[in-house]
Amino acid sequence: MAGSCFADRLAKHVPLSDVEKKALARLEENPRRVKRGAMIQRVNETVTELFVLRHGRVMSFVILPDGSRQILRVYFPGDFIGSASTVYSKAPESLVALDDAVVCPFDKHALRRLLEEFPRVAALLFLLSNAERVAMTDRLASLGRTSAKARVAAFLLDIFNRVRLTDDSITDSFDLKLTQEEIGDAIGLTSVHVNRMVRQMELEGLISRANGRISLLDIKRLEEIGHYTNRHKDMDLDWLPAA
Amino acid sequence: MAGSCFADRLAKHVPLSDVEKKALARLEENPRRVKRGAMIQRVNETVTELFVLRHGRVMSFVILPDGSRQILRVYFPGDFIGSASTVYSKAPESLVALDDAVVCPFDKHALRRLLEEFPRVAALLFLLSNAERVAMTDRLASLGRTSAKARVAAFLLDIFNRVRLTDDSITDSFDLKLTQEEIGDAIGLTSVHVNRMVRQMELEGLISRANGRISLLDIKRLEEIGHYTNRHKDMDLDWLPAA
DNA sequence: GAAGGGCGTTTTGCCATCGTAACAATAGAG
DNA sequence: CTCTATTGTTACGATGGCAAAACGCCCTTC
Repeated sequence: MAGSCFADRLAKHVPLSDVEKKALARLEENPRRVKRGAMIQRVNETVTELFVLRHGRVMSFVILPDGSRQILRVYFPGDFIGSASTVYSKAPESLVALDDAVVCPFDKHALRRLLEEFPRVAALLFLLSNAERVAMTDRLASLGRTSAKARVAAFLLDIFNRVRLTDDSITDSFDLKLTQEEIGDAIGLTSVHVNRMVRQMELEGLISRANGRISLLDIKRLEEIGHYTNRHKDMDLDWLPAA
Repeated sequence: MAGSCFADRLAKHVPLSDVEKKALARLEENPRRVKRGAMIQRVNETVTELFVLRHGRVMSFVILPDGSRQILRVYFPGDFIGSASTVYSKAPESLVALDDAVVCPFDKHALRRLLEEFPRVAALLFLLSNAERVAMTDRLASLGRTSAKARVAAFLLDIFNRVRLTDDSITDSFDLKLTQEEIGDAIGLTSVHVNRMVRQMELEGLISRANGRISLLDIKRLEEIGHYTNRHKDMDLDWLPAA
């Protein structure tokens, strides 16, 4: 059996037993390729599946009645996607691949049985769900209470730090894989204004761009501007009992 | 033993066995009174406790470096508060009582042991955490992509529906227990602009106010204006196995 | 019952931020 | 080497922020 991307990712935070790793690997038994731009899930569609993202990137979003789009979250390999389907049978959000990606779908009842069999895995998923919630509140504060420039800075830092969690080879420059319009839809701005901010930050020497990749030149100042603190460093998974 | 507020609330959604009810009641063994305005938790404080809210209301918020406040969530009796402490040892947000309230604190390790003993409870909490996450994404879309008036409408509807979940006697008018400044801090507006919107909505016959209470006169139109859909109706907890 | 204080609400004028529309420039894909 | 997607640019206007003050209301105190 191929290793579990999900377990590998978790193992960076918390020790897992072989039995648990094997259990988690079950969730990735049926990988499915999706092309860049393809929809993985549509809002309001009846859903009984969740996903583990194995390769590539995926984003979730909603479209409001007036046609405007809010991008909710960008997902990276090892992320657990679509857990809303444990609560709502109709998808509250859409999922689209930003990349040629590989997702591993599994039935939500398979997940339930897994949780029953491995209480520690249940606790782990509960914990990850709480971490996602905190990430959402950070973005809420950013949208509700900071300027356009601060939001762009915080967003870039967020993606940067999450890219690095899944790709150790990244040091300075990285590929955002989002257009400026998509950035705007994520942080509540128009593409025009995102462009203004990005160019301004480039002039100020905060970032630089070359052939689609972006470099954060002054992370400390970007963190100040964006009122951003990297929570990944503060994660403390002692709560889980030893493996 | 006194009944469990948490279990009572959950029982509205999903059948619970007596054993499970008793287990959940354990989390409410040590009720603590807090006065209106008192802090229950401060941001960055080391925390090892979670809470079940038994009476009154509590809100969570953060203060940004420039002094502005973002209110993250208003909690109602039966709500499970502070689950971030399963992931982060330092509180990512502050908690304050909006009311004279009663919270039941319990150690996060007590929760872990409970989850190990009762996998179905673990699944239930996982599920509730996912529901919270969806609620946050709804607010994210509201802040990122809708006008001031829409945000006020959506916020009022959200509080209204959640009040009714915990208080069956509420039909038309309810007590918001928030100042206009607090509403503004919740939805990313100033108190001045909240006031403009509230008065406008009153003139239009959408809402009415009398001695601190508020009535939603035209819920259908408010839902349209706020792009709001009540997700509580759509919850589908079949995912949990039978009790 | 009058006086004072504190809190929340209401109101105003002015102005910054950000959105809209429309178009030009550039770059990537086939 | 064209075609399309993305980025860059501008002028103008709307939305919502800011500062400051007045108002109303409840509560206390005399």
